[in-house]
Amino acid sequence: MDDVRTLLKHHGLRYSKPREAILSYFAERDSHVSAESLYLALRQRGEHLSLSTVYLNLGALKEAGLIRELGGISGEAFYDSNISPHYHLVCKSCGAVVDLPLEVLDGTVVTQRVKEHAEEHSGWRLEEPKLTILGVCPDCQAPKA
Amino acid sequence: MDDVRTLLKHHGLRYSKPREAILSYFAERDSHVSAESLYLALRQRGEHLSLSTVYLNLGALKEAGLIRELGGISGEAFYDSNISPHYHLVCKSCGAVVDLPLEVLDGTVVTQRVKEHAEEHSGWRLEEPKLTILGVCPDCQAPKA
DNA sequence: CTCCCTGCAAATCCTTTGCATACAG
DNA sequence: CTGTATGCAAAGGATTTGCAGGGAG
Repeated sequence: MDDVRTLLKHHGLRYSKPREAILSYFAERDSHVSAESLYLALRQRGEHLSLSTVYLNLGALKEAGLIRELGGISGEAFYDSNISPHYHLVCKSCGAVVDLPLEVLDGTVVTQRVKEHAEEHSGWRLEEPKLTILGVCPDCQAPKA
Repeated sequence: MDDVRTLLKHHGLRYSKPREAILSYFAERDSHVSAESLYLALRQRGEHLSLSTVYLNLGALKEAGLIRELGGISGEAFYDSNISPHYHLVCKSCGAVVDLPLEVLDGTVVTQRVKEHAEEHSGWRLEEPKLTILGVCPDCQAPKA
């Protein structure tokens, strides 16, 4: 349990109970959560924290590079503890979010190449590209049974 | 000026003054606008319309395929009249949005390939991928003069 | 002891909605 | 005429902020 304290310290963050709760949530389920759903999940575990604390900490953990924000899904932001580059598919119907392994493209991280080319040619300094593709998941495609 | 009427009709939309104003705005400047900035720009031209009408019509024009929405920039949505596939760079500092020509990647529309691979392997049905990379534009990188 | 974090509630930002009126087809 | 678009204002959802108290270092 001291892991959390050192992890936080290494990233310039203080320890707090909400932070531990959030980090252990991510450690267990390597999932894509919204602030609201994370808040509800932690409350159900008996944790005492407020929604604003969840927002604050998701922001802090993101700044620290411990988690990543998935942009522009549908109003609400999702967070992912998987830091390594990968893409996401989001179902417009049920909201499901799944990872899209990089392997689908012959092991080439194409967005990385786009970024590098863009930096060379444009003079911009860029972050890691995020690729999220909207669509309909297999379940939602099926006619209602 | 009858262009607008026919254009709208061909896309199953009625004519209205706000619609004409919005379309001609896009026709002149091939730019990336938010609902708010479009609203202000049109008011300054003397157009009488409301912000909700702008939202409604941006939605309608998007549905009709006349404009495209750029997802996940920073809370507010941007719209682009350039329908052809291309990427965007967004400056975190000043909010500038610029096009990233596809040429930077040897003419290969990589996100398209990602989409196709994903559809084959995952069973999802996907929309066109949108790639927006956050960063800092050359102007904002310069030390204040 | 100092500063950062928390909780709560109020505030803010962007977008959508309800409803009566006006206009296109 | 019929139906859809408009304007206004009010509602809505997601996130941020202000402030006083509490805990970390």
